[in-house]
Amino acid sequence: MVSSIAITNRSLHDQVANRVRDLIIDGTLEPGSRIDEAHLIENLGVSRTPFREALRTLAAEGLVIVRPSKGSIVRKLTPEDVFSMLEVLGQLERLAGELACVRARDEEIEVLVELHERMMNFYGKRDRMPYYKLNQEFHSRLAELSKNETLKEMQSNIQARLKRIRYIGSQNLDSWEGAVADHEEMVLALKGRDGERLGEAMASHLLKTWDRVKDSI
Amino acid sequence: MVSSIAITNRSLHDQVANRVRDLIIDGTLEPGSRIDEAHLIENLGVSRTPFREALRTLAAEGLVIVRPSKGSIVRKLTPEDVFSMLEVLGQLERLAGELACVRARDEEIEVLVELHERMMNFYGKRDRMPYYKLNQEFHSRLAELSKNETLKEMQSNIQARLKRIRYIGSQNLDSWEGAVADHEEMVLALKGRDGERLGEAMASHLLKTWDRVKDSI
DNA sequence: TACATGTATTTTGTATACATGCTTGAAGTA
DNA sequence: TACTTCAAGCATGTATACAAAATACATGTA
Repeated sequence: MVSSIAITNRSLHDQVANRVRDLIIDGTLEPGSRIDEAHLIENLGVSRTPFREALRTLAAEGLVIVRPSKGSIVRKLTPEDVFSMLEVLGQLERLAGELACVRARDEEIEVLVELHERMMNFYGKRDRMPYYKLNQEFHSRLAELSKNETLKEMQSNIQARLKRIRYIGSQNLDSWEGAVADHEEMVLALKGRDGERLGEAMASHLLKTWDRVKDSI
Repeated sequence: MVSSIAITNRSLHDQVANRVRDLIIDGTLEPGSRIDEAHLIENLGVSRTPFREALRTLAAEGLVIVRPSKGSIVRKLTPEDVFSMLEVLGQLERLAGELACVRARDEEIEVLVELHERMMNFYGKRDRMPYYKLNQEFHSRLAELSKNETLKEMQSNIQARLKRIRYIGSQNLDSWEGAVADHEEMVLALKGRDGERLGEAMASHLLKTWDRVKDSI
């Protein structure tokens, strides 16, 4: 079943956690629905112990909720949840932007700029999926440039929780255009190493994201 | 990163997780040391399954590190770790301060001011332990006043990771005096609902915290 | 018919047994 | 003496069995 020869060193829990995380993010496991332990176990070809340990991990990450003696459900985000996450994410990325401008090396910035250009290319072709993926990567990479591990970790956690909703929310063409404009501004600020401007751009980008996604919750 | 809803913590995993978390924070389980599964299990009177699930939770919270097939260790924070956490915490509490000034009700602010006065009372008596506890509570309460669940959750997570180090770092009398001054400033800003000023005070307070604790890592 | 109560079935929670992979230390060789 | 190799013991990882709880269902009564 699980025939990935790649990294056998990783424990089963981790593999299961990653697998289930993906299932949640891509929507196979619907928000609010109960997680059928027996069924998933069979599909994954593992026993209950590693599966349940994986569930605990995902619970700590905020992707699932375990109700004692009543099973686990995929966490369903309320509009309040999403808003609060974007508010925090905006503040985190503001910091990331500020720090990146101070701490990143020229080559690192160059890489990001290049990534941005590829994104724009896909935007030109209205090719949504690869754009979306590069977009995620852009934000992750920027967090990396802050050289702050904690920041990176928290950003990635919130991003994971929101991934699904943001994907759905990106279907609207008008809002896509707005997001692209935001990104142009970010890259300009980054090129000029203008931390304050970049931080401002990041925060405002995520605030606007609320408008773009709020109707699809 | 603990679930926000959590009504009845009566499942064994949760009890174990809470218990072990305390053991780590109060230093019974030393940073860097291996976690002796067999020994702890016996002490706690539980079997391996719930214990290991609890470990996974703590791992996701960043308090322990599980090395596949090599056991788990209590995470030992490097100076870089601590600095990055304080940097992020500062940014989070800056937001908390700004939001609290906008969203908190008068009575809520009043409660916090009163808590502050009790703190100052303990400072007057140089009674460190109760001061320390009220201090933790002050910051948690302020995060609550932001009315942002995600913010509260993230703040509490980082606070837990740093708890032990901050306690040790608070032993110096001079730095205590500095912290007290910071708090006076915060309360003034809060009373005047001056969000920007409060945010600034929070962030700078945590930046200074680095100076206060860096030598005790 | 509607409701309550008791029983059966399913699902979750915990313990334990088994498998696998590290670690350690002793023996042998250079 | 120092280094390598290999085996035994032990800690960790996984599977399964058992216990407890919750849900669903059916039967009986008002």
